[in-house]
Order: sequence, then structure tokens, then C-alpha cells
Amino acid sequence: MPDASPRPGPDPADTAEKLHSAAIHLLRRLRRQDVASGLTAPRLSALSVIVYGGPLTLGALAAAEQVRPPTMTRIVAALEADGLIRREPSPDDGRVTLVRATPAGERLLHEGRRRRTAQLASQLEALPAADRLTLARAADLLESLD
Amino acid sequence: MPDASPRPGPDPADTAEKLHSAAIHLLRRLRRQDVASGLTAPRLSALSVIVYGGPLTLGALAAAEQVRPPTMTRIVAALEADGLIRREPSPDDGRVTLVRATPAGERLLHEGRRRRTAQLASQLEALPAADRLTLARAADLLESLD
DNA sequence: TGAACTAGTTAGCTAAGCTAAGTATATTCA
DNA sequence: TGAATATACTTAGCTTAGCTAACTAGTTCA
Repeated sequence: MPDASPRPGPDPADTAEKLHSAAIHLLRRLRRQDVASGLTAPRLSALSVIVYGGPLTLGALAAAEQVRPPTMTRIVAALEADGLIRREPSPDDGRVTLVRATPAGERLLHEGRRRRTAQLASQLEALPAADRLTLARAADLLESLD
Repeated sequence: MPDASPRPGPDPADTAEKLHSAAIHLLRRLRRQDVASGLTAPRLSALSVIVYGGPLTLGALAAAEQVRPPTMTRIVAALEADGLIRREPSPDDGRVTLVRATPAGERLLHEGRRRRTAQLASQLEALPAADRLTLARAADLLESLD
């Protein structure tokens, strides 16, 4: 008896499936831009956290990105090999590695990230302001879920 | 001079970056459920297109999923090995493979997809109806972009 | 000080994405 | 009509991202 639902608004299960599908397709579209930007999505996302989140530990970065430490070890190694971040030992705790963006990393983030999302941004430009607002609010809502 | 923008509403570039980040994090959260559902996100997504889109060619499926044919060949091979779809030669064109869901595939889609998104759905349940509506509309908007 | 815990890395696996090249079938047109 | 071209899909081989298990090194604390 779906119409006996005590809550108004769209069905959560339907919405969940639609969001799932939309996220998959959005990322696949954006991946096409990877070649141009020179960075993959996970690396760009991690670099963004590093640039805006100041120096932080690899573990904190892994938690922020919702991946396991070994996964982040490899992403960080790739960013370091590209000269975009530096690893430095923590003065407080010898087990800890602090990760910090280099000037090149900060520069590339701002340029590359914008280039990566440029196609999406231009599609958003064509939308009515109300739709853009809906999408902006949806992005905030999604990030606040977990 | 960003405040001289002739268009109202949020900045498209900012919104694009937020959507990008939100999509990455949403899919990483959902991936945790993969083990329970038994299907990965790309396979579930492809199976969904097959179930709802009737028998279709591998090429059409690849286009719908925005991947290259070799990628879809492998996804389809995995679904076939699991008994969820069948491949059959096209009667019209000997080069073409038609892909069709088996009853097991249809069953698993409905069960598995819901299980996969169950966590997200339960989080959505906790939201006000207005927020759920925002997310549902955002999903539709994103799918209609490309 | 020695046991237990924590941070990070290494090793080794699966899966998804790609391009390039190969095979088989269709189509075109000289 | 038959040779050239085009199309649909597969195979081969690569990169990247994710995971768990196991290891090393440093820290904590009883």
C-alpha cells in the first residue's frame, strides 16, 4: 500500500535509485575531461581536500575521502610524483605523514578543476536560475548526509 | 567582479564543482553496499538498462552507459556468467549481439538495486519532504543534461 | 621495559576504464 | 559481381582505483 505512506514527497527508494544512476552518469561524463585536465577524479578530489584543508595526515585524508589508507597511499604517491604535494614527517608523532600542497598543486587545482568541470558548468549556465539553485542545494544535501 | 554577473542564482562553476564532489562521495558511500547486493555499480546500472530497455545491442548499451564497447563487452560477459542476461545473435545482422535479461536478472535487479540503495533511501527518509523533492528534481535535471 | 595499540606501507587481488588491433559480417559502387 | 570500405563486436594489454591481509615502525602505558 504505497499510497498509505504517512510521509509526503517523493518515494525515498525511488529517489535513491535515481540519484545513484545520476551520479554514475555524471561522473562518466566528467571522466571524459580527465585527459584534458591531466588528473583523474580521485586525485583531483584528494588534492582539493589537501589545498583547502591545509596540511593533514594521510589517515585524515583517507577518512575525508571515504577510502582505506592503502588507497590513499597510492593516490598521494601519484600526486607527489607529479610535484603537486609534499609529504613531511609530523614533528609530534613519528608514525604520521603530513600531506601539504605545493604551489604547483595549488595552481593546478584551480586551473584543472575548473577545466574539468567546465563542460558541466556551461550546461548549468543554460539552465534557469531555479534549476541551478535546485542542483546547488542538492549537492549540499548529499554532502551533509553521511 | 563576480557580482556583476548578469545571471541570478548560484555560480555555475561553483555548482559544477560541488556536484562533482558530491557525486564522487555518494558513489563511494554506495560502493560499501556492493558486497551485500552482489553486483557492482556498473553492472547494476547496465542490468537496469537491459531490464527496462528490452533487448538491445551491445553498442546501444555502451552508448546508453557512456562507455566504450570493450568496457561493455566485459560487463555483459560478467552478467552473462552470473546468469542474469543472455546474448543472442540478431536475426537481421550477423555482426550484432542482442542482450536480454533473464528472469533471474529481472528478479535480482529489483531486489538488489533496492538493497544497494537502501542505506541512502533510509537517509532520505529522515529528510524533510522539501529536501527529498529537491534531490529528486536534481537527479532528473542531471540525467537530462547530456 | 615489554605488551598492546596506531599510522602508514607493501603485496596481491578484482574490477572498470581506455586504445589498438583483429575477426566477421554488411554495404557500396566501379 | 566482387573488391574495397565500413560497422559490430571481441581480444590483448595497459592504467587506475578500490579492497584485505600482513608487515614495519613508532607510541603508549601498565
